[in-house]
This record gives sequence, C-alpha cells and structure tokens, in this order.
Amino acid sequence: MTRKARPTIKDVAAAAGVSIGTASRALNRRGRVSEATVDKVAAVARKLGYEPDPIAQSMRLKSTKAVGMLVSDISNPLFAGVIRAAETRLQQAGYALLVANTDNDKRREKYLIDFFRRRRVDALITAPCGLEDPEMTEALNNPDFPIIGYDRDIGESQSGLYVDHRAAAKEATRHLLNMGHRDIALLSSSEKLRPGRERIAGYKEALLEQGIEPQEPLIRAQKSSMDFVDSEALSLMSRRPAPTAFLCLGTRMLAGVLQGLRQNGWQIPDHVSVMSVGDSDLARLYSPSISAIAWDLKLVGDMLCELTLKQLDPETAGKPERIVIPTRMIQRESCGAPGQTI
Amino acid sequence: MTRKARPTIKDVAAAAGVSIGTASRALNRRGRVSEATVDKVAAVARKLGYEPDPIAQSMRLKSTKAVGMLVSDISNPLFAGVIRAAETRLQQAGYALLVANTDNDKRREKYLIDFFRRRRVDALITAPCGLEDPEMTEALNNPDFPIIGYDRDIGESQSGLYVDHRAAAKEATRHLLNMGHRDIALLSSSEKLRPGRERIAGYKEALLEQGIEPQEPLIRAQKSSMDFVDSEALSLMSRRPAPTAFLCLGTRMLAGVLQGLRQNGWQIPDHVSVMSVGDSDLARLYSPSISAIAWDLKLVGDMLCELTLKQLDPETAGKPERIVIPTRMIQRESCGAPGQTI
DNA sequence: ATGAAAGCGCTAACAC
DNA sequence: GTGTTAGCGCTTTCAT
Repeated sequence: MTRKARPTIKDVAAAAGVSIGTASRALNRRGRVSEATVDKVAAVARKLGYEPDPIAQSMRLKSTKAVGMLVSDISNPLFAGVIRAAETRLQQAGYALLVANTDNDKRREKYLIDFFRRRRVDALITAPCGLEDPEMTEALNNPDFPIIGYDRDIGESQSGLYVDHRAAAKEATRHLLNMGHRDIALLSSSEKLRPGRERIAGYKEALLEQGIEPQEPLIRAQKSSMDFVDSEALSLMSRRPAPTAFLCLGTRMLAGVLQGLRQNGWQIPDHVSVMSVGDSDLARLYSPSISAIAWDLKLVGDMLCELTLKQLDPETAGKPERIVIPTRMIQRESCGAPGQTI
Repeated sequence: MTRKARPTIKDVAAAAGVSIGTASRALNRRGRVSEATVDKVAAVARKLGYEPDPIAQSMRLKSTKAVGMLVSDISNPLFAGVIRAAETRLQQAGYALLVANTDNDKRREKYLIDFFRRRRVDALITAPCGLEDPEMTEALNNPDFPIIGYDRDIGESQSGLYVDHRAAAKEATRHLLNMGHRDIALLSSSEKLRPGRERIAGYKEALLEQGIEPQEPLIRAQKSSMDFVDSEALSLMSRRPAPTAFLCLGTRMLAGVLQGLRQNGWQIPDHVSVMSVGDSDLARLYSPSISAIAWDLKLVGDMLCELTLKQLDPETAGKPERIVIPTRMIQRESCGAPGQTI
C-alpha cells in the first residue's frame, strides 16, 4: 500500500530547471510564460507523472471542486435515479459528488448542512425537509455556497428545480374523470412537503374543472403512522359508495393500495381503476401494469447540475433560476370505465 | 452568500492569550496541556464559533476523512440500499462518502479509481467490473489506500465482503427440487462477475446433490444483448418438456420472466413455480408474491464500513479480512408442486 | 519572462 | 506546560 512519493510541483520545477513559480504558471498557462517553458515544463511533468494535489489547490484557491447532495434517502429510486444522473454530469465537469441521507430528520439535516459547509463544498443540492424551521430557512438563505433546491419551496434567492407535480396529478385525475369516474380516492404522502401539496392541489383543480366538489373523506394524506397506507386503503374500500378509482401519489401509496385491493379481491381494472403519480418498476411490471404519470429522472439530475454549474461559474453566478420539469402520462392496463361497484 | 470570514486557530489563540501551538494541542487534547488552558481555549473557541478547517487538516495530516465508493450504477436498488447504509455509518465515523458510477465501463472505472486517488480518499469501496484487465488488477493491488472489495474476486491482499450467492442459489434450487421440480430453468446475469458465477455453481451443486445432471440448455446466462431476458424466457417456455420452475438470478431476470409468463398465460404457481435469488419490491409486491432468497442490504453496507474503518485504524490496518453475508429464503406464494405442463 | 517569497490553516518537533 | 518554527503543495504578488 505504500507507494513511492508522488512528485510535487517542486520536483517538476527542479527537473525542468525553472523556479517553482514559473512551473506553476506554465502548468496553468496563467500570466506571462514563454511557449518554450510551457512545453518544457509540460514535458517534464508528463515524464514524472506529476499531478497537482487537489488538496493543496483547495487550500490556496478555496474551492474544493466538490458538490454536496442531501436527500432523505439515497435508496429511494426516485432520488437514486436523479443522483445517478447528477453524479455523471458533475464528474464530467471535474466535480466530485458527496452524498448524504437526512432520513427526513431535521436535526440530521441541520447537522449535514453544517458538515458540508465545514467540508467547504462548492455548492449544495438539497431537498430539505425542515423548511418550516426558521433556523433552517436562515441557514439556507445565508449559506457559504450556492444552494440548489430540489422540489422544495426554497427561498426566491436560490435556484430551484421543480417537477410539475400539480400538472401531473391534474392530468391523472382528468384521465380518470374522462373515463367516467366520479369517486376517486386519493392517497398522498405528507402535505407538508411540496410534492404532496402540489399533487393534492392538482387533483382538486381537475375535479373543480368539471364542477365536482372534492370530497375530503376521499383524500387521505399521510399523517405519520407506519402503516398509514394499508389502513387508509382498507378504510377507503369500505366506504359506500365505494371509490371506483384510486389515485396513488407515490410508490409507497401504490404498493399499499395494490396490496389492499388484492386482499379484498378487487380486480384491476374491472372493479376498480388505479393510477400512479410517479412511475416505478412496480407500476411498470405489475400485472396488470399500472398507468402512471412519469418524469425523466435523468433530466432532473442533469438540470440540477446545470443550475449548479451555472452558480459555480463566475459569469452566471448569483442570478437564481427556476426550472420546471414536465411530466407525461403513460397509459397501461390499470384504467377502465367504472365497473360495477362491489 | 458572502459571510464574515470564519475564525482560524490563530484567532482562537490570540483571543485565549496563548500561542497557536498551544491552542492546537488544547483543542485536540494532544501532548502536554494543562486542564486550565484546555478549558479556556475550548471556551474561546466556542464563543468565536471556531471550527477547524478540514482542508488544512488534510493538508497536514494527509488524510481527507473521505471514502470513495465505486459501483456500476448507484440507482440499482441493490447498490442503493448498500450505499445508503454505508453512508450513514461512515457519517457517524466522521467520514464523507464520495460516490461514482462506472456504468460497467472499464475505462470509466480506471479513470474513476484515478480520480479518487488524486482526491486522496482514505479508502475505496468498490465492486470493480474490469478485473480481468491486468492493468486494473495491478492498480487494485498496489493502491495508495486500502481497497475494500464488494462481491468481486479481488486479490487476497485486500479486504472483501461477499454475499453468499452460491448458498443462495443452492437453497433456492433445493427448495424447488424438494417440491418435485426436475426441469428447473435458470436465468442468470453475466457469468463474468462473481455473483453470476457463484449462483450458477450453487444451482448445479444442488442438482448434483440429488443426482440430477444439470442440463445446459436450461441454463441461460446473459451474453450482452439488450432484451436477453425476454427472448431467453420465451425460448425456455417453448421447450418440451417445458420447465416447471424458473429460477431467476436477479431482478431484471425476474421481471423478464414474469412478463414472458404472463404473455403466455402461464399461471403462477399453478402452471409454473418461480423463485428469485435477490429480493426486490417487485418480488415482494407482485401478485402472486414471489418467493426469494434475500440478504440484508443494510448489513452489507454496515459490514463494508467495518472492513473499511478497520483498514483505516492504524491498530488493525493491513490485515485483509473477508466477510461472507448469509442469505435466507423468504417463502411467498410463487412456488408449488409441478403442475400439468402446458 | 522569470525567480523569490509570502501565505492559505493547521500540526508536530523541538526548545525552553 | 507553553512558545516558536518548519512545512504540507500550491498559487500569486512583487521584484527583477
């Protein structure tokens, strides 16, 4: 494991017969250097296998060429897909990606933001959970580095990327309405976070468009209980009139509903239609396959990087931007006209 | 975004009325320092909001407190779950996690190992894809930092963590044999990587135990074609006698087989039994739910960290270790006695 | 165009 | 026990 010491710029300078300052300028093509020295130094550097030490550079330049990313759970496929794209893009730009999980814990989140700050990341991409905390808002608004928000109502002063959850839920609801459904049950993740809020709003908008008043009992948004979905799904199924369609906002909701339906012997799409806002393997591969509203995770990751790199480029830094990612419906086999209610 | 300059150890020393060296010793409780100074310096540091600069520390100590992790695809749920656990554990130990995707591309892999080396990570956790490349082996055997292998036949000189894929496949095969199946089709990912090799070996061992000669035509290991699974699954179904059970080694295999079965109208478990080596949402939530051999991703991540941290601790560094992660069968609804062949 | 030297913030070796 | 100093590898004045 012990290797021969790697050559430093000093070695290069010595071997090239120039001063260390000149070597630096030659290597970086900065300031006044003759072409001849540039060539000579470059040749020597290559021969010696010299590589600049990023730590020493960070020390001097106060830039780590690292970007932090903070999500509640890396292993959530929706996040994982985004991180994957972001990592690849940042890599191309010479940046390293540091990731961390908040577990949706405000204390952890605060700690990790601080951790990244201490580590002097050049920028932070984050989907914060503790936004209602004034201390957090303060921290996010006066950071030491640009912050790029992901799907959260972060302040106007920061760049942000948003999936159009409202349009997504609206399109899904419309689709069900067009098929004749009127009692559309809604299972949603917490209203506290932007995606939940927007989706519920989209659902209501679609209903209202058709002059249908949203029925609150049909809307179930996650409080916090562990097996929320299962119990709520069951409760919804026992209502009379029973819902003829289930709109599931998120994969966990979909899984719970599918399980509940199966348990009760309700057939999809004969007895009941199912739509998912947010695509997943489960939706794609379930039998019958589940219609869903999807968006492009790679696009999300790439655009997050664009926003980030823009804030990192002195030319374009400082002007916060917003990007909204469009969604599209994928029709599969899980929707049909309302069948005979159980 | 611009903040007041953060205090350095120099400021702390000045404010505490001690020398900078003493301040350092006091803060780190290292060498000879009086309790009184320790307290005084600590108090001042807290008041000033002093935090040591990790970059400067890295510079001095030659340790970045960062660990790299290299996988083919972060968004693969199997990797994502492991990374998640690893990140959390490393965080506790004060290490940052740098992640990168190789895309199963040897060139990228080589580049990224170099990238991490330049970045001076303290250790690298990796599931390399280019092991047959002698240059790679060389790089992995003479690294600048400890390397911890994950599910790959990395050299003896490095620590490694292995999921017991052989036992997993063996148990799955035995289970099917015990139910009376004899024509068990096998769909596997590439034999080039350890998991594929071991699983196929386990399958054969179980067969041989019962005096059954493995039939090569029943064994399909991924060549490279895009829709390998679909075509192979279909081809297997058209064999006569038709296989009465499908053993799927990996989620992608399972998805393909499920789709093929469904397409042909074969009912699980009435017409055909299905088992998956490797658990997934799909297996868990499919209808009928699919029996699987599972292992604990969190355990894998945690153990990878233990191996890593051990190599990072001067006390225990240098002695490579192996850990084998056990697997367990989860019986669900997808297996039964061989039914009437189609 | 090049060299000399300062200094980023920190720790460790050495002197007192 | 504490202060002083060197130096990690680099970039960037400032002279020359």
